Amino acid sequence: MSIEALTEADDGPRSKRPAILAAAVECFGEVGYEATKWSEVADRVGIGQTALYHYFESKAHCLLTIMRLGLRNSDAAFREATAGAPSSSHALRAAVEAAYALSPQEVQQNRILQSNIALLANERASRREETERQACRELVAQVEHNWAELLERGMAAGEFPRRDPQMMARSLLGLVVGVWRWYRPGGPLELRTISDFITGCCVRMVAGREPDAG
Amino acid sequence: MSIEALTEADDGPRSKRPAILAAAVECFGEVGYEATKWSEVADRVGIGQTALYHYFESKAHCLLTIMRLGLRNSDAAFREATAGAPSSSHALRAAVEAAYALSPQEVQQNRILQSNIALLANERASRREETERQACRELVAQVEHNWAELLERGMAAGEFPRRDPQMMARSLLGLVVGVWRWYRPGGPLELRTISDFITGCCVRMVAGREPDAG
DNA sequence: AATCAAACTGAACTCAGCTCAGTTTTGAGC
DNA sequence: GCTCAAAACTGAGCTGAGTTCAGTTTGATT
Repeated sequence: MSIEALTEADDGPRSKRPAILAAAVECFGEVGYEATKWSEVADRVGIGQTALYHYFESKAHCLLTIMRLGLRNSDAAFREATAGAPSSSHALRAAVEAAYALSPQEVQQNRILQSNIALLANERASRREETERQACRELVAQVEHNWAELLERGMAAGEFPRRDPQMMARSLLGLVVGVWRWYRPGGPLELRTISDFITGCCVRMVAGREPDAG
Repeated sequence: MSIEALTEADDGPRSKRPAILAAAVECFGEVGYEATKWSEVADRVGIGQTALYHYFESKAHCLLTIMRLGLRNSDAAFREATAGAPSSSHALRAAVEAAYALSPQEVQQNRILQSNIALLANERASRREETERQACRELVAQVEHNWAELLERGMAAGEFPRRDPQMMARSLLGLVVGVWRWYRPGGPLELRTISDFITGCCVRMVAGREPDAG
């Protein structure tokens, strides 16, 4: 299991933060945030329950951190994938493919993000949780902005028909991340197959002209 | 607030079940399932906390009931909307439009369904909860089947290019229900505007031919 | 060895969800 | 009007996951 997707700069060498996050991703991904016992996470890491509070203010704080890191990775992956694209159509394809170029652990992380996105709507009582929440909201806005900007460029270049870029960005994102609701690693469908299929859908949605009503 | 979307045949005239469900929809929709106190629901209905257990086995049982009724309504709306459609293209448009022809309360209900869909993945400990979960899963499968069948008909008739109907059905559903993640009644965008936009996206996705790479 | 911060622990607290044992309300049938 | 059963409801108390606290251990540095 790759640990770097859950590591941050300010983690010391003795820190169990990444290990806790990895264990929490497993638990939250398998049985859901609410159903996982916080103590189960501690057991998997091999520490007492109270040691968790050395690293996280609460179970929710841990979840919000997982979500923020997932969003951070999505943002970075988008930028890297679309950086040198020769056209907006190529950039669009690259962006969708990048969204599915993930390890099983990162898939879990994305499912968790998707399942608990509603958590970002309401204010949090504690300061550290609220800080993470705000960071998540900004990253969500950033990711939406990335897609909207790609679309705007394509429309300006005449590659894509003119349509509301923000709504289109949100629709694309809904289509792309909606997959995490039903995809399971090891299931009947390969991620590669899904990626190709969704890429086609996105391209038709964005670049396609309205066919005549039949 | 319409109450019929939350009523069932076996509710007697004195039953507060629909009222509890309506209050729960408000609470769960506003602050989320986890953050709402079960006692807050009781307060809104005007009964003691323990009276809730006369109608529901648990808070989760109430949530699962809300989800099942939402799915039941979606299934019914799809059938009604597509029943007399002269072509698969018309049926597709009608199905998408029907998915957005909802009262604000039903919008909340759909948001709740969407937010807690992961709850359906894992078995429930108690029998009544498990029964509701199974019913939800069957309805989800039914709704997916409805869409897939519509697509298959259109492909057989030559209206839509041949593509995997199940994946396409799931993609359409992801696109359609993804809206509930960001749409809020009273927000800047009218539901009618969103409905038209998403309808266009769906039609291009399903009926559109792959444009040449640009 | 002394020191200090990071890492950790066991016991106890909190409070939302829930159980239980019993009471009140309602409507149908005499 | 009275009886009775079922539905509707209640207050007191239990339960357990999340959390706090006061103190201990570990390990790198000097």
